Amino acid sequence: MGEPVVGRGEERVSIREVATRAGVSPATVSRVFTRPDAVAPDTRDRVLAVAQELRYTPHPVARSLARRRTGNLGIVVPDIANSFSAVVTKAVQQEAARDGYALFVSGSDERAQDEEQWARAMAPQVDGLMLVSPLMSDEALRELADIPLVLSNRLLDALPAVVTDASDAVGHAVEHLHALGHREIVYLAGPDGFANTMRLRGYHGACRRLGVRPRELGPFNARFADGVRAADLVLATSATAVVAYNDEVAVGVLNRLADRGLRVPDDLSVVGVDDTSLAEMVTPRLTTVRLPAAESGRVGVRILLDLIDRRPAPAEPVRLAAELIVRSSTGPVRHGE
Amino acid sequence: MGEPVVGRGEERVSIREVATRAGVSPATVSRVFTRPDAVAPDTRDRVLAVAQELRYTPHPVARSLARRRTGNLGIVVPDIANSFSAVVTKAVQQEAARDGYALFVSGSDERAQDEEQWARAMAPQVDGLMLVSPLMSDEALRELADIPLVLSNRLLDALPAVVTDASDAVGHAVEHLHALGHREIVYLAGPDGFANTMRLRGYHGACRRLGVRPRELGPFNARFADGVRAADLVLATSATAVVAYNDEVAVGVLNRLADRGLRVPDDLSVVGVDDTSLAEMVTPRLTTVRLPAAESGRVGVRILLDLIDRRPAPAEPVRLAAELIVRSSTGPVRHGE
DNA sequence: GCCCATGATGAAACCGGTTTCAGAAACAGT
DNA sequence: ACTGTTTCTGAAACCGGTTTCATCATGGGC
Repeated sequence: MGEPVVGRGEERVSIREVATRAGVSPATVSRVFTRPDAVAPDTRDRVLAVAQELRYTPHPVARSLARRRTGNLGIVVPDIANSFSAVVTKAVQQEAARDGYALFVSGSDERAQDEEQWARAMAPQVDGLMLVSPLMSDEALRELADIPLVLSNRLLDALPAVVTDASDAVGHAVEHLHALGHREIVYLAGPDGFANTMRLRGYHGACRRLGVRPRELGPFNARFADGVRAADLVLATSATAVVAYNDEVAVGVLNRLADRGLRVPDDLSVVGVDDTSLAEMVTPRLTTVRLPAAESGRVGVRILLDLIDRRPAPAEPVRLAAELIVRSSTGPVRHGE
Repeated sequence: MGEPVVGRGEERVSIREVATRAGVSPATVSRVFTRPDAVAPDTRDRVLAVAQELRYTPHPVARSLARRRTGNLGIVVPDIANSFSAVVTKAVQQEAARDGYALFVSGSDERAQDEEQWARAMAPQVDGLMLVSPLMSDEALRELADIPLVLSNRLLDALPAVVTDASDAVGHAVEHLHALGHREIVYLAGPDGFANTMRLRGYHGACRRLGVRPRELGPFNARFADGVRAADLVLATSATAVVAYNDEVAVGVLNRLADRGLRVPDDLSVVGVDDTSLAEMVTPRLTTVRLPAAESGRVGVRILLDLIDRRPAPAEPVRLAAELIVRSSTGPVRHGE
């Protein structure tokens, strides 16, 4: 008849209990914990002493109800385990923590249905919600904007948003490859959406400027396996360089090329997008477009906090610039290979 | 004078409003949403109709307060952006979702202080809490066990726990290397803790059985950069194979070896632990010990749910076995290289 | 020594639900 | 027709805080 290993809530001590024990009203105890200097020093000390002794701490749920403020934020990302999402989430959590906010996290696994459902479920339990690359309908988004809401990598009406704009940097990637002598540069498209559109825009823009004929493969699901598959498709063309939708695809390409005994960058130059930690870990280290993932998370939180405290939020979407990071997966074109 | 872009809570409709509109008492409305068949069909329909019309939905915070059940779980991991943590978190979120639970996530960033603080902050807001590789004091853990709590990769008293036991599989890795002719196999230690202890146990056990002299380097922080650094240390020994604390370190080793012009597995065999997605993406693909990360998350949640519903939880820690995955980073030893 | 502003406190309402308890109505049994 | 159940429903208390508003001292100004 051992003790139960996991107890459960040895009946919380309530504010009234502290109040009576300290010989004051609940209101006063409440004040001690909310606006301490609204109560006389000696009363405060007395209350604090009792609270300490009873290990009292205000119940956040009750507090949320009364204050109509939960002290929580929520984020829904496409895939929690995805490196990019994870970095955003981490940054959001940290930035939120600085202001004492806890964070709800959920992953949509790319299902608009689940995404919307989760967002709805979180909404009444958080003070602000961040949606990363949401795929739900415009209509659904508008309804959610009922509470402070910030979008990442999607634009809608004048909803507050933060976008990581890869277009310029992808353009730079193309220029970089062009400067290395590449004239056949293929783009491996990712799933339809804001991110792919921006990358594509940068790609096309640069191609036009440089007189390179744009060539697009895909769309792919943008996972490692897609890169592996894409590699062979690329090799079936006369391309000498490839810009992938993201790092994962790029690494898939790298992997398949290695298997086929081809060398990067000698036989093919490869560029990714994201600059996830992966990029520096593979061989050869990946030339890639760095997206300010963590920064976007931080900015998102700040917008949310502004909204919550009724401070003015940026009227325009915040655009965070990306940056081309040249590493070892791109090199001069080799003629007549 | 535009409309505010982000509205905020067009004053929620409350249960009393629905009640009066439907000509019933709040109690009845409540019942409609909690035990629908405790109310007469026609009353129910009427209430439901009004609710629909008013877009009423029970307020989760109020509900939490009244029911003393939040419908939330919490998890605190060492590092949200870490691949292993992320996989666990994802699995936990998905498994929790199946039972309608939302998930609080927070990262301790390896600071016992923050970890404890977060756990404490979450505790009153969740029905159950999972701590992954917690580093807080035993005392602190015991206090938290006030609510349903499950530990991952740490054992304490008889607290419910799920552990991914790599010891056997690390032993298998050593046997594997031994079979390939390796006689000098060095282990790159990670930070002190349950995980390192288990790996070390497997390593030492196998070394003893096989008559290999164990050799340990480290401890390292177990990040990529540590692997890079460790590589040179390994090369300064006469080792022909290395078992790294985890994949990240192993990949760091791989990377540095490539830079120094050495070939894996010809010049050095490398084994990791975790089998994160990374392992399959690097060149050569990494031989590694697969830890059932997702499974541990799922099991953790199930234990939590059992605890919450007062079903019996496993009296013993649940041990999840790891498995050696042989890929291309290990090969026969080359004599007289 | 009187008046008024100021500061500290408590009573009570409220946040938005759930749940106990009791009463009314409907139903069955004899 | 009368009694004993069973089914539905509402009143009221409760979950654990916050906040408004009124009250009562207190202290400063003149």
